[in-house]
Amino acid sequence: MSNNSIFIKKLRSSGLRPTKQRIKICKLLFDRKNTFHFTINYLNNILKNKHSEKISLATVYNTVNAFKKKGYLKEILISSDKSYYDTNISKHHHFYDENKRELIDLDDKDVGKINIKKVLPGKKINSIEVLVKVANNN
Amino acid sequence: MSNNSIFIKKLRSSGLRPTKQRIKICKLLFDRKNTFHFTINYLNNILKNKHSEKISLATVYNTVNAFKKKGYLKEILISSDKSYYDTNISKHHHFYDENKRELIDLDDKDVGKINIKKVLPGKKINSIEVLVKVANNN
DNA sequence: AGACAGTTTATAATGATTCTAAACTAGTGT
DNA sequence: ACACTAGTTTAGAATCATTATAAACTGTCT
Repeated sequence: MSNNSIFIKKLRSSGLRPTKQRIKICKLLFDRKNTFHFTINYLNNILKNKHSEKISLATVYNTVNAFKKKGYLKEILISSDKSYYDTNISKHHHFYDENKRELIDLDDKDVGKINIKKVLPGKKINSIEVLVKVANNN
Repeated sequence: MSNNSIFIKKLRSSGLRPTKQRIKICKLLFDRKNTFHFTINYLNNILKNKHSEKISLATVYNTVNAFKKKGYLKEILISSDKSYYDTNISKHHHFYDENKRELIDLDDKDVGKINIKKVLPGKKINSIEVLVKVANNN
């Protein structure tokens, strides 16, 4: 309750109306200590099980897409059958646990400096993303 | 014609019957100097326009999935609306040109050694993939 | 309060991929 | 050469995730 006003400000400041649905999703996504990795389907299930008024699936998609466009969420592509989103929008990398099929953040500083030696004429580098796939070692 | 036998051997050696369709797709994918990046849709269009007997879309999917499973192709995940495949199965990385929406190979040696400093107990690293997004610099 | 644009919603539409089951074919043995 | 069998291809149906639609609703501004 108390932090709704933070989310209302956040939404307003980016031109999104602070609707009930968006505030609820904000609280779910951003009102936590650790970063949150989720799929649309997972997010939708959580929302369904918190049986206050339900939010329609279309709105979940709309909201996640809006938040992504505004830079509040990052999409992480790992396997062709799942699309993950990440509430950590800072420059960082990922472990992907192939057994648990889950993402783990990897700090930028935990990855040594990456030096790309090939130059593409007329092109600038926008981002460098590292994905480390891990599995049980037995 | 002359190199069909290579592909026939390759297919047989991995337990795949060398059918007309698979040989044709092999030639298209692997009978070239440079590595080839493609989407299913793109591959299907090329096959359609080479107006010898057509290969059904289901077979294109089946074949690409079989080749992927056998390790002849690597799937590269970049944008949620496109799935790319790569005939270069050696350890390497990628540039993604956000303007042309196309992949460019980046040699393993063109990326400085990557040193992951975080260790996940009980997990071993299976792969490290680097994706460098680039765009026109004007 | 009234007006209006932005938002939500259920449902329909789309598009990519997989499934199905019948027809076909490569490989093997005779 | 012939026939058998398991693997493969095929068109079309089915499925799944996502987006579009358009009517109802709501936040904001005056």
